[in-house]
Amino acid sequence: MMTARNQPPTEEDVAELAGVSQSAVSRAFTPGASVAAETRRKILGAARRLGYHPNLIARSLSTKRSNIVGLAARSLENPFYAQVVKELSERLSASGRHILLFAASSDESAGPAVETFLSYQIDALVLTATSPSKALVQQCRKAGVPVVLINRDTALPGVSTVRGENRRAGEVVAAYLVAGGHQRFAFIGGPDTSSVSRERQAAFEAELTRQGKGPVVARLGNYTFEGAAAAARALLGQTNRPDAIFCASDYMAFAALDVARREFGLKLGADLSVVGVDDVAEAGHAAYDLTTFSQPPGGLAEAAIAIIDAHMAGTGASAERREVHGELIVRGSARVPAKGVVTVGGRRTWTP
Amino acid sequence: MMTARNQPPTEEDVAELAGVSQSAVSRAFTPGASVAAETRRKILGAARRLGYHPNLIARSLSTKRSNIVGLAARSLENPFYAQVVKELSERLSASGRHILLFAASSDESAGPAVETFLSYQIDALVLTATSPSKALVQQCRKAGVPVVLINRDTALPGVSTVRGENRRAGEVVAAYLVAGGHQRFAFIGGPDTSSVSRERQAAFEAELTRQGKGPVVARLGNYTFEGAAAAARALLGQTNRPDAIFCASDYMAFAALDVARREFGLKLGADLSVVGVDDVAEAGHAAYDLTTFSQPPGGLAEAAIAIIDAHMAGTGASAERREVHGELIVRGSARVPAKGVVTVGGRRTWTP
DNA sequence: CCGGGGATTGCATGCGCATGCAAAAGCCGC
DNA sequence: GCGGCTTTTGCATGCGCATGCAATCCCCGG
Repeated sequence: MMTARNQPPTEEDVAELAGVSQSAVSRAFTPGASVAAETRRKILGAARRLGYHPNLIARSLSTKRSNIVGLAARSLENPFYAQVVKELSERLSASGRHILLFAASSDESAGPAVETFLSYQIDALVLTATSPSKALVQQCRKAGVPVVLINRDTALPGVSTVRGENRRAGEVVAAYLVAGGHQRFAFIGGPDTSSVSRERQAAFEAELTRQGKGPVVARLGNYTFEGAAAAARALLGQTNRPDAIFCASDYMAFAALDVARREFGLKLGADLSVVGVDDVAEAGHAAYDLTTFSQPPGGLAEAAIAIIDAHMAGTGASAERREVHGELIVRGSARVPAKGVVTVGGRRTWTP
Repeated sequence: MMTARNQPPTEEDVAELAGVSQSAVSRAFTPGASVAAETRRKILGAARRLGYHPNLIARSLSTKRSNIVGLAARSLENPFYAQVVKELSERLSASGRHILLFAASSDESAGPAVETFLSYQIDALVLTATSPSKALVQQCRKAGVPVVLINRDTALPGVSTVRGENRRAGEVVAAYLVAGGHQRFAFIGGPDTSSVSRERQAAFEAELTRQGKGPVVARLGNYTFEGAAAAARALLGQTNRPDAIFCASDYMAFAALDVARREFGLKLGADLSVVGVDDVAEAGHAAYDLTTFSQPPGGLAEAAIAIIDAHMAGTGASAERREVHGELIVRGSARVPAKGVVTVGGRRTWTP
């Protein structure tokens, strides 16, 4: 009645079939171990015949290394982070590692739920769009698990970060908008707990001030679509509305574009300019055609993995801070300055 | 010099501090085990003081159940699947399970890379937008691991599937477009390996035929943005272009909208109607305002988990096929029929 | 043909936890 | 206050694999 389900074969089974010891089998599957070529061949043959695959759980228990990276991913509905997850996954699986995923809901800080990750003996912990709790960081330190934040910052010690060029983003966008002849500036940011957003805003305002422009009217969009839409609604509804809005993410910029066009009938690039940050795929689609400061997800993923690898190799400081290069991608959502635009391989970019 | 990193505490450590045996500690952490309330209190206290957390790897080795669900997710760049992943993650972590993620690249069938999943003793395997290889399915069967496909179908035995109402989607959309007075119909589908796409197409054509309409010009968009854009370009470029396009996914519909508006200057809902399937969040955004047949990601996730749970409980057949209810969401990308539109709680829907 | 040294191999043990079984402890009614 | 029972506890063992150490084996030069 029951489906006869034999347990999967173990090294012992393989050993018996191959006429060797269990440890020999183990060595045959351990790169660099001492096994005669002939023996190994026999063992692999037996393994194939039995359909044997090493039990990674058991291996992890022995080696205390799981080849698993914990990933606490918030904001998966934002295509930028979906892309980051994808890039991380592809790169990690290329080096034989896997991702234990926790798609955090909208809570601000990754708390208890993520702590169970540590119970899985993860080799590293990556957080996107979230900050870890202090307790979590301490536990990771104690367990020797490196923590890497992507696109967030923290004052907690021992935590590495990977970010885009936030300061430069703010400066370049400011310069771009000034060069485009704008006069009234606004900013739609993340929550004020996001230092990344604050950094972009500060640099944006500083550059405007330096050029004798300003002030900047700022609103919080909390990195959500609805939040940004509400912010845009408020900004555009006021008398003497802004003619340029810098959004701390493409995702929020999309919301702003929607509101500007549908609710206010504005023509982008003429009546109003909107600039984002990230350069997600959608930014290049005709529906948005968004001018934005890029922040390549592949680069972020690569940097995060580099930090992890350095840590595991024993090299590297306890915490690193990396920045990934970006640039201003010129499209149609913001008025284009008379000069400075360069086209290279189909990409239009701009530098001050 | 080296950071003094003590190994994390084990049950043995806790046992010593609490003055009990290791097995008592184990029981204290096992729901339903036989432990005196007083003893348990002592143990939990000691555990807290040591910062003890059960080692789930070791537990898995013993119990042969890892509480890990393998997830091979393709098309993460499509917001629909990003959402499915998120929904799965939230529901699974609510029941103390986690996701081992593999973000497949663009390969059609989930092959060897996913096989290493089995080495982690996963309790179940979920695939989105991919079909498993025959070998993979066989291995899963042997290991007693249930396989669930989301939004795909397969002829392989022992594989469960969760899908939207594909047939009804095709029929309702056809009826809707006919009711809207359209004359020349087109379809942009996934790859022909996708039976889901074929099902939608078949039902779409059947209903049109039934109503004396047709034929349908079909093109493959392969579920990619670029592919769908090319398909739309070809369809709209021909003489006597279609006045209604049914796309097998919202993501492809977005591409079609982009092309129609930017390259052909068409006005959606007037010159041309486009209808998608999925009802992703972006479909409701002003930039697209897409009429679409819904396929709720939360419902898909829930159904998938229900199948897994049934399997693990020993109940349920070896393979189930579930369908998740959807409906036609009326928005602006397609001409609206004179009658049949109902507004409930801000949602406009239509039924024949 | 013998000894030495490096390459292989097997043995024994441990990783941290779960669990069947037996011993110990607490409980009841009479 | 005692026998019989139910709980509670500890003991011993196993999950599948890695690895230090010792035993073998093989290959050469002398």
